[in-house]
Formats: sequence, structure tokens, C-alpha cells
Amino acid sequence: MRKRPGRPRSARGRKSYHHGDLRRALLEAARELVQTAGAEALTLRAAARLAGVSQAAPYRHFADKRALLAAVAEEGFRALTETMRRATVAHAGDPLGRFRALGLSYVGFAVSHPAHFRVMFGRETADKAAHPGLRDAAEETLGLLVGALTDCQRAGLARPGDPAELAVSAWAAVHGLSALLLDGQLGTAAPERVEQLAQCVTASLFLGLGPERA
Amino acid sequence: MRKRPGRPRSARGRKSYHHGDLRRALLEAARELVQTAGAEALTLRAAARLAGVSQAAPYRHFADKRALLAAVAEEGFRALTETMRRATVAHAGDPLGRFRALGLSYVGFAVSHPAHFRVMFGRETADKAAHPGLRDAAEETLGLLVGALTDCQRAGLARPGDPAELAVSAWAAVHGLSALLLDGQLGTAAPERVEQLAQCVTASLFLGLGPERA
DNA sequence: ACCTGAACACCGTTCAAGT
DNA sequence: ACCTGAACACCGTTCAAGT
Repeated sequence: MRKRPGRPRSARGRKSYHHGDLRRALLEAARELVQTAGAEALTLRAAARLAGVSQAAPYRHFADKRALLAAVAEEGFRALTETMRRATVAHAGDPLGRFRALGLSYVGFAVSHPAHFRVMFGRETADKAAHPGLRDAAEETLGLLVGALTDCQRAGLARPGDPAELAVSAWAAVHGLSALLLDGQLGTAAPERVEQLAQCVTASLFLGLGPERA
Repeated sequence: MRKRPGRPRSARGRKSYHHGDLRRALLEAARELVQTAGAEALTLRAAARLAGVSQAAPYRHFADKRALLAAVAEEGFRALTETMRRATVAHAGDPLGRFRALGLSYVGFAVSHPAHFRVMFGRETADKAAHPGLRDAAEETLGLLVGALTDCQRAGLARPGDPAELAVSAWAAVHGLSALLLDGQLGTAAPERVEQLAQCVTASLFLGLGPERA
């Protein structure tokens, strides 16, 4: 798939000594490892093996393991953003519904891509200053919440105040539920229970961020 | 310190071939490693070195690395429970104040013991069925929130509903904020900003879980 | 009953050497 | 310019052997 025909290859169609696009191949290998074998199976050596190169080859393209993890995490944030954005289309003209749909789809992403989610929030990629692309992708995700909350405020459906700070509260709630679910802290977590908890969390959230009533 | 005088030791005061209480020594070593060098420095071999035994010795006392981590995590939950319980004493007769103090002290524990907190919620100890002591300790922590919420309900200060489910919402909010802070997702997180965010999260929470107003 | 020493199969990372 | 092979210092885990 995606065979870039102009690239030099050996007679039998296998890759040449120079890989050509090893960076992309390593990223694809890393993504596959995370999806199929979990976050702890994502090692630099395993990615190199899957890409068919020596263990030292990745260091031409990634400074260290953290850099590869950061690239995978960045992909994850872009996918999460896309998932959340898609979840809002059914709620045009309903700021509160959009806001809540963002939260529900956040939890949905976490439980359906647990390993990827862990890489996105793992300690190894915590140094955002060293990975500006990752920081930008994460800020774009948060931006969706800030934007939706601002819309709620404009419609008089959310209390006044710094939207970034209120959005962080919303983020904390759905992120916390996701983290507790992935860490097995809430029992077996059957799909219907996940849905119920997500509804409960986003409901109480919505109420707490709502306008003050006299 | 804590020299158990009746225990057989060699002439120079060093430990004998048989350690005597290696399990406890390994746990102390593990706790020290986590506190001083971080969660990723907590290896079985390092704990054995710190306890002065061979790398294979821990396997007499812990089935594997996860078992040691689970023991450290259990200690962490007990310390967290104690911290939270202490935070409520200033709020006798004020169910809402108690509930909020529990949440604030949860975040406070996370930011002041980040490595320990990570071990408590790390993937390696996610298998609660294999570590009943850890599960009990974690449930005791959650129990504080459930109890405080039930008191709020009795006083008409929280909406009716399954207290366990509403307590999970509260847990999710403070846990999410803690996780985002520890993962560097909210910037540098100066102490006053941490305090501000924790106030904001527990405030919106309190409002959202409060009684329905007509 | 408890611990050691050596081994095995892994890591991340570096570096001279190959093409 | 990009990749390999071998090496180094680590892991977790096992197992025969020591005390």
C-alpha cells in the first residue's frame, strides 16, 4: 500500500540498503505495536524490527525513544481532536449539547484506544517543551473545549469567568473518568456502565458550569 | 533506626546471610527509590541493591515486580486516605465543606507525591484481582468520598441518586486534574495556579452535584 | 527456609565501520 | 547521508547451588 513508485528498490521489490522513508515506516510500526500489543510493547527495537532495519537505524530519525513516543502521542491527539470534532456535528445550534458531546466522545476515544491514550498522557512524553508538535496538538484538543464553553457563555448557558479555566475543569472530569476506567479502578467497566458513568460525569459537569441561578 | 535487638546479626552489626525481614526492607527501599528518584527508578534490582541482597532474593518475598509495585501502591492509598481524613477535621458539622476538603486534599497529595501517585495508578498495578490488599485500600479511599456525599444528601445539600455513582464523578474530577497536572498538560503549574485550579474544579463539582433548584 | 551466582532474553544507547 | 554490527550498561526472571 502507498508504494511511491519512483523510489529505488532492489530487484525483488524489497527495500534497498537505504530505506527511503524510514521515519514514516517507524511511525507506522509504532502505531501498530501500540494498537495490537499495548503501550509497553512499544520499544524502539521492536519498531525497528517491524520496519525491517537494525536496532540502531531509528537514531537517524528520532533522537531517542521519547521522541518516537512523542510522535505517536501527537498522532493520537490529532485523532482525538478529529473524533471530538465529528461528535459535535449533530449538535448545530445547541452549544450545551456540543459541549457535552465533546466530553462524551473524549471518554469514548479513551476506552476504545486505551494504549494510544496512555502514550498520549504518559510520563515519557511529559516534557512538552521538547516536543512542540505534541504540545500544539494537545492544545488544539483543549481548544475545542474552550471554544464550546465560550459559545455556551455567549448563549447564557455557562457561568461567566475565564473560559480556559472552566474548560480545564471539564477536561479534568472527562480525563479523570477515562484514567480511572483505563487503570481498572472502576471495576470491569462493561460498555453500558462506561456509558452510564460518562453520562453522569458530563451531566454533573454541565450543571456545575451552568449559569448561576438566584 | 528500628534495630530489633533480638534478631541474629553478624559481629560487625551487618546483616547475616539470612536477612530476617527482607520483605519490609525491600518495601522501605522501594518507597525511598520512588520518593527520591521517581517511579521509573523503582526496579526490582535497585530495591535489592538498596536492601543489600542479591538480585534474585526479592523473589522469595514478591512473586514479581508487579507484586512489589502493588505493595507500594497500597501504602500510597493508605497514606492518601489518612491525608484526606485529616483534611476533614476542620469541617465538623459542614458536610459540603468536608466533601470539598476531601477533593482539595486529594489534589494536594498528588502534586506533593507525584511519583507515588503514579505508581498507585500505573498500569502495572491495574490488575486489582491479583492484589486484593491494594483493591481494599483503594476502595477505602473512594469510601471517604461516598460517605461524605451521603452526608450531603442527608442534609439536602446534594441531589438524590446512587451516592457511589455521584462520588465517582467527584473522584473523576479531582483525579483528572491531578493526572493532567502530573503529566505536565497544564503548563508549569506553579503552586498558586494548582490551588486556583483545584478550587475551580471542586467548586464547579460542588455546584453540579448540588440539589436541583426550581 | 532463605539467599547467591550465573545465565537467558530482553531493553536503550553509542560508535566505529560499511555502502 | 544513511544504515549495520558489535558493544555497554542496564532490565525481569529462572534455576541450580550454596548456607
